[in-house]
Amino acid sequence: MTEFCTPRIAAVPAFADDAGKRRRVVAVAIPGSEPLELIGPVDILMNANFLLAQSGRADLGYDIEIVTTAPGVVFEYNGLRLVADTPFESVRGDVDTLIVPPMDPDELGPNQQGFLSWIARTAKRTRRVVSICIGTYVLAEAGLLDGKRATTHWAWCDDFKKRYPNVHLQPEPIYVRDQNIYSSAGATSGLDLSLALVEEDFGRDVALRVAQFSVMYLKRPGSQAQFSVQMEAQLADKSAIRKAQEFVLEHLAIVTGVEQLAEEAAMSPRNFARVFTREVGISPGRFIELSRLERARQLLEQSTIPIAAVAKRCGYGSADAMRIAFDRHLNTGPREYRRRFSSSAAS
DNA sequence: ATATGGATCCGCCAAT
DNA sequence: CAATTGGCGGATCCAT
Repeated sequence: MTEFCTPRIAAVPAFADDAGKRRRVVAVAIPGSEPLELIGPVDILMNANFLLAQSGRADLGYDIEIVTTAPGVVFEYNGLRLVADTPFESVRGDVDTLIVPPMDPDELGPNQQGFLSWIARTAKRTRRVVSICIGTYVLAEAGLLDGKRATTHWAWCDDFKKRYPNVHLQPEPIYVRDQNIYSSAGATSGLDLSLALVEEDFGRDVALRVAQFSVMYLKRPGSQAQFSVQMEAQLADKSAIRKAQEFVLEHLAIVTGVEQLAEEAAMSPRNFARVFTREVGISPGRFIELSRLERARQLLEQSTIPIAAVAKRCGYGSADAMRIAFDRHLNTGPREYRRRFSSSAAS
């Protein structure tokens, strides 16, 4: 007996501010650009919609609008034709998420002035702006990135730095967030970034199900195994806080709590927690918890270390404590998690 | 599965 | 005076 099996979303966290609101997403289709850069991120959001609806939460999700810089054919190849016919000028009102796919930097001359100023204006009434690949050029040209951190496709990094010395370009991470501007390195990293948006909006559980449903693995190639994608995006600028974060990641097994970190940073616990939360976006206690969880997930996925040893190494008091933490965040236990996501699992 | 003790978080106020 | 820092207490979260 086969049946279409949809991952069930167990827990959608309650949101204090805008519970039940659907989020308005505007994505720009740019003729001549790589279609995956647009369709990929949009598809992730559509999958989130689908899974939320399946779980009886059709009141959540994304209302997605595709607009274009030039109505007409966006992409054409051997019989496949992609058409977008809504001009960007017709967008009215506030936007939750604005997605800017790649645009050839050489196109960003005077003839695109209208589009660029539209981006600049629209960004003001947009909660967050997302660029994919060299879409980051558009944001930079529109003046949104001055003094901010950002990333773009590796092949363009040198060129980008020359053109926009005011932007703190970070070539390493596959995506970067600075306040409400998110930029990604391109192609599949746009998918990772989109997944991170889903996580931010609807919680880890939903993001995990979307990843699972899209057959994406929440795992990056070995070269950057130290910090996970989510953690990487969360490292603070301020050196004292950043030190504390690195301390946590390096000494997971012996980190005790906020008090220890505050002492390490030579601040009072109260002030340390306050500054930490402001710089990082999450509280120190939560950061420690997420770091433990991330590391545990890595070890479960990529090693065959026994579960009890994983728990110890990640700083959990016991395997039982780890189990509860897994259940809380991922709605599954370590054993099941490893079975499902282990790279060595043959299924 | 639930109860309990401890840690954490956050608002508020005082001190710098 | 504005901004940063530290301390206190209650509500909440978490581990045992």
